[in-house]
Amino acid sequence: MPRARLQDVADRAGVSLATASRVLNGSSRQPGPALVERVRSAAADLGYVVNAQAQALARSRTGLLGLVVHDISDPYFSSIAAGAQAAAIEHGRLVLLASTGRDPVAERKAVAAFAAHRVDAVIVAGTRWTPEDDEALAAALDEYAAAGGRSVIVGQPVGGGSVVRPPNAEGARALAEALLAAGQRRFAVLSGPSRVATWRERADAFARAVRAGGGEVSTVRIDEFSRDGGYAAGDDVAGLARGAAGGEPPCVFAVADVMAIGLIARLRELGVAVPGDVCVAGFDDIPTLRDHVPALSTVRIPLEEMGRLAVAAAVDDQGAAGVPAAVDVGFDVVLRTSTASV
Amino acid sequence: MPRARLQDVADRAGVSLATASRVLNGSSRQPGPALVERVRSAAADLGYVVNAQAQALARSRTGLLGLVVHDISDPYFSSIAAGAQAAAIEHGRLVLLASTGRDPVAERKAVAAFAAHRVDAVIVAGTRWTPEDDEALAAALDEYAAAGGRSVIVGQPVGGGSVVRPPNAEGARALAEALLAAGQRRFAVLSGPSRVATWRERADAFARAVRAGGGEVSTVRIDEFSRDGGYAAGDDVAGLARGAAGGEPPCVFAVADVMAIGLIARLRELGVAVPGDVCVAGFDDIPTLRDHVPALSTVRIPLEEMGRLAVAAAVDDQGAAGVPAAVDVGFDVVLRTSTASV
DNA sequence: TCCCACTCGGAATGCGCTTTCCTGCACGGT
DNA sequence: ACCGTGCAGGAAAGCGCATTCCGAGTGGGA
Repeated sequence: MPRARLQDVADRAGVSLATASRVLNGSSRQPGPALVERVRSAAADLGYVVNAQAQALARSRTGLLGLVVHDISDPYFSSIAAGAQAAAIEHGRLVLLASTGRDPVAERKAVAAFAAHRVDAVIVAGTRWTPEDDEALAAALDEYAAAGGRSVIVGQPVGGGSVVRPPNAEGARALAEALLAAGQRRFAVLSGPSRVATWRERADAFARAVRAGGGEVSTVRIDEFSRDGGYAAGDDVAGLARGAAGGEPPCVFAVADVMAIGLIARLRELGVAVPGDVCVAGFDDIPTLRDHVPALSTVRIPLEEMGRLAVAAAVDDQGAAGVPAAVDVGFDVVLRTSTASV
Repeated sequence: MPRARLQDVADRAGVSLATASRVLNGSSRQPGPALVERVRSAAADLGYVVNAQAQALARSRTGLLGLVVHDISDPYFSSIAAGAQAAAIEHGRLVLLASTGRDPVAERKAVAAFAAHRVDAVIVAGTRWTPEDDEALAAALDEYAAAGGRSVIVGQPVGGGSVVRPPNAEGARALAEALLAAGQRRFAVLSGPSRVATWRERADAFARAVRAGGGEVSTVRIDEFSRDGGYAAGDDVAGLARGAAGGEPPCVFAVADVMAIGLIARLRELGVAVPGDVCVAGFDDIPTLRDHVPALSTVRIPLEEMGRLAVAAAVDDQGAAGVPAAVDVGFDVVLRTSTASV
């Protein structure tokens, strides 16, 4: 059974194509009640399903939103995606998903594919790894924007689109202050050669705040900013703990929860107690943390909300005029077991 | 700057629309090398980006896959989504995501929206809660299929589409046998009034295998099949443990990892040791488990792979003929700390 | 030399829908 | 009675592309 077309509906209702269209697709001009009813029932009889592709072509608006994330199976991104998806539905949009596996090339390809599908806006979550990648992505986005598309970044601004900015510096500073207030003095930051702005911001703001508060802070080298990178840093951190044996346990700040989790896993293997021998704090408060042991101190940022805000910025008619929006979100410092004094 | 159309490219290259189309869009008929080059460079000069909507309309194939999941922020589903997404890219498709929050109405709406967008296939992951919902969804899918669409279910078959079936009964049986082999005798299954076939299958197969192996099995009522449902069951399980104090600790089987995690969280609050006072096993081996304490015994099923298989079935040209595919996936029983004897 | 079989490029049609423009009509005012 | 208003419905022109059909040109065989 071939699908019924709008023309079929119009024929069956004995009206013109134009009238049928007006009835079925939220036109500002509604025909008389009698016709409306005829068209409606004809459509129902035929099981008519509008063809969004044809609509998109005629209207030159697709109602599609493109969402590109590093890894959809990462709780950080899947939370953002959940919020974005929910908000999209509320706005009558559908979301096209691209999970790029942190591959800059895949990322650009995804943007290109979205552009081909004429998404109304593309939302990019997560930051790039090198300035080159940043630029390449920015170029892709700007080209897309030049052709009438819109872009929203969740994270570090890239290109000329709107941005939903997580409170990296503010959150890290507040976390440091809270830990200082809790009596911690000796800190270490998991850091490394990364040029990723998000992580640099968090690490720097944390270190500054610690020093300003009279604490001391060292650095533990980390090569890969991920769960496994945190795991690999476990041995160095264990060394740190041994160095401080007997005294106040040092407090390690991992710039993302996943790294903190990896770190703790390794520490457990090494027999280093958290928070007994070393305290650990993270950032993000990913949902996974809920049942993690020990409960991890962190900075909660509203991941779902960020997804929603990104969609709001993407569909916002105001912003269409040009001025891209920049929205900041709030945060909460949550101190849990992992930084408790024992 | 308005977007360049194929016509513009053709004009600039001094060829016809047809030729430009043949050059740029993998037609079986390729024009001569000279023209190809002219068209290519004209397209590059103009920054031409094909309009997938128009292509879809002309070809009556969109290259879109619709994926509907209960909750994209749930690691079970986000893993499947990751696999599906990756496979879709490999097949040159894009995936439209719908996260329904387990709302049957939202689920049907999502299928309808996908149908409107003429996705080549819709993939539904996760099972319904009541037969009515099942039927409603089946109706939506069948209607969609009647109009030429294809559907793939990951989980319990619903409607006439293909299905990727997790090894519910097989896995649960194997888990039971492994636990029996490890010396466990007294079991309890977290179960309840759910009509969800997936969970019934797992619970029943587990109980059967236990009895067949000479063990005994009781039931712990659970109202909500989720992390919080597992949490709520904690008190009853704790009672079970107290009843067995001194003897062999009972072994509780939760039909999904998330329930096991919730259960363990509550047990910890109650001071019931796992695995000391009670053993716990789950099902699925969601990625989250990697750093969970205690390490949870479970049945590993290849979540990403299931997503990939679903996409494969969706784009498979063979199946187009009619016979829907049914593919079974493998599993592994992994015994970890949570069921260790202490 | 003539014809046939092929190849190659272009014109034109159609995919399904929105929207502008136009026509016909009823109504109210003068 | 006449004309201007306003509105309802329909015809038709696209939206951007794939693809079928056609005509023209090319080469080879007889």
